[in-house]
Amino acid sequence: MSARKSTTTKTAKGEQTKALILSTALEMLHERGYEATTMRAIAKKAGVSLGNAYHYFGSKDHLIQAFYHSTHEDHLRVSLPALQKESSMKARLLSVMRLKIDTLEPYHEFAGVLFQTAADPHSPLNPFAHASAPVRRESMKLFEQLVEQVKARIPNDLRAELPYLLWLYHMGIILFWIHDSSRKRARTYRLIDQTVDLLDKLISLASNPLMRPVRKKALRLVVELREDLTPDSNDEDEERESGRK
Amino acid sequence: MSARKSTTTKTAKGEQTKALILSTALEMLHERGYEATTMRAIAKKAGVSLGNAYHYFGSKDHLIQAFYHSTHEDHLRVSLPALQKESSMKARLLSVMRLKIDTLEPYHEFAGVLFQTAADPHSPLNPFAHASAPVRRESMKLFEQLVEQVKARIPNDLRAELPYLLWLYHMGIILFWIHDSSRKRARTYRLIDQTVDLLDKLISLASNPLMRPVRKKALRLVVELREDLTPDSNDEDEERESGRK
DNA sequence: ACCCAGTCTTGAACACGTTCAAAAAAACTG
DNA sequence: CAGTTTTTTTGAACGTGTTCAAGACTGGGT
Repeated sequence: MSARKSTTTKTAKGEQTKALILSTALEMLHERGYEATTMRAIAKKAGVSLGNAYHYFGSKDHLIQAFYHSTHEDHLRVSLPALQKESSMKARLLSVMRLKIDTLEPYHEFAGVLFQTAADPHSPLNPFAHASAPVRRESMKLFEQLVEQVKARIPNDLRAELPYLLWLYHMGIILFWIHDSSRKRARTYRLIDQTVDLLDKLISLASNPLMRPVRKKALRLVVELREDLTPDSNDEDEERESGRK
Repeated sequence: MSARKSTTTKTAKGEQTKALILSTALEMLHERGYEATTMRAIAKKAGVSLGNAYHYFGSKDHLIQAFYHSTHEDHLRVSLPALQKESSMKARLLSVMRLKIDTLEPYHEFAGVLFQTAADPHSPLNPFAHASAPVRRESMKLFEQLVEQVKARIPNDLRAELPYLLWLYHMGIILFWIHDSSRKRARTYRLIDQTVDLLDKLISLASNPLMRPVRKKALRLVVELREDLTPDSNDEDEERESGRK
């Protein structure tokens, strides 16, 4: 699988075709899973040629990225109302995390494949890559909102980095979830409950004035390492070659 | 890529062929990278047929797993002497981690692909899967040795889980390293230096009697979640279907 | 010496993701 | 409307990982 730029449509007709292909792909992904959703099958079901699908989506990965985005929007849709109801850090984080897993659950079966393509640093799909910056930023925005309206006293330096740290945490949970084969993903939910509790305690602890030196040091590291991962406002989503087949 | 059982050889001749294919593959992987190392190319260079390669290695992934194992052995070879020289937790961990990256460095270019296949829970290659239990256990053994001879007073409950936790930590560093495009992997080395320092402090902190309740709670969670990931002594390395392609 | 049951080896065949040159259709220009 | 450029669409072709039925070989038993 190599990555190609997906052409932007220039025509109403093109727009329509692109949307058709995308919705067909999403539906198929949902109903038949990753394996059965071949580019040929998508094209056939959508009634277009194979090459046409590649005209609008440079690779199968691009289609998957669209899928990502779609689940993120689902998550957002259910998370925002939930955030209205909760005010404490702990409750807010717990809600968001549980809802994330709820949202993802229907796709657990082939989620591994998602993460698989996402793990390759050369793939435009990987969550740290340039190309997925828009999705990532949107995703982080949720955690910004989560933190913003929390009134607990959290040192500013920590508060500034918290959204990023929580986003990272949430990626870790997803990674665990992918490997979780327990019934109804009970282990993942349990992990969330426990780690949210722990995180809450940890944040309190880190907010303690006594902890200031350690906190400063840790945060300095976080900031430094985050910097070139999130160039803050560079929006050019340049494409890269995918490393794998 | 789907997974097939790799046949165990029954004959001296078979053994020889298998070894030939493996060494050819390893050499090619090293010299030409992942992309260029196709099953056909390996077979051709080794002077065997394509089907023959598949007889001994059920899939390309199996060959890659062999590669993994080979780098682990390299790491071990340089780590053990280093451990002789150091006695403090911090110094030992620092050595092992830096040597790990040193060992992996020649393969950075296509390491993403490695992790990519490793991220799929269905792939026998993923580090948490049943099939890779032997390699994983060997890998953890290094961290057991690392912890064992440290004389600092660390509570027993923590000490028991430390090898596993450090192994997890080391996986995280590798994940970072894969995405690290800085010159000579400077960021990764810096991350190691800083996090090792932090971990050392954290372990001291966690060893404090005042922290006992939090520590107990955290460790209980770790133990619970680790349990079915590492069935402790189940050695049957049953194969699974690979999810991707 | 012969045969037989494994074992090893082969190469054609399959489906896949991807590429590309060229045809068809649409949009634009004078 | 005719001519031209741009966009969309097509389908054959390539190389890949993988499968499989069938042939070649090997070692033991008779």
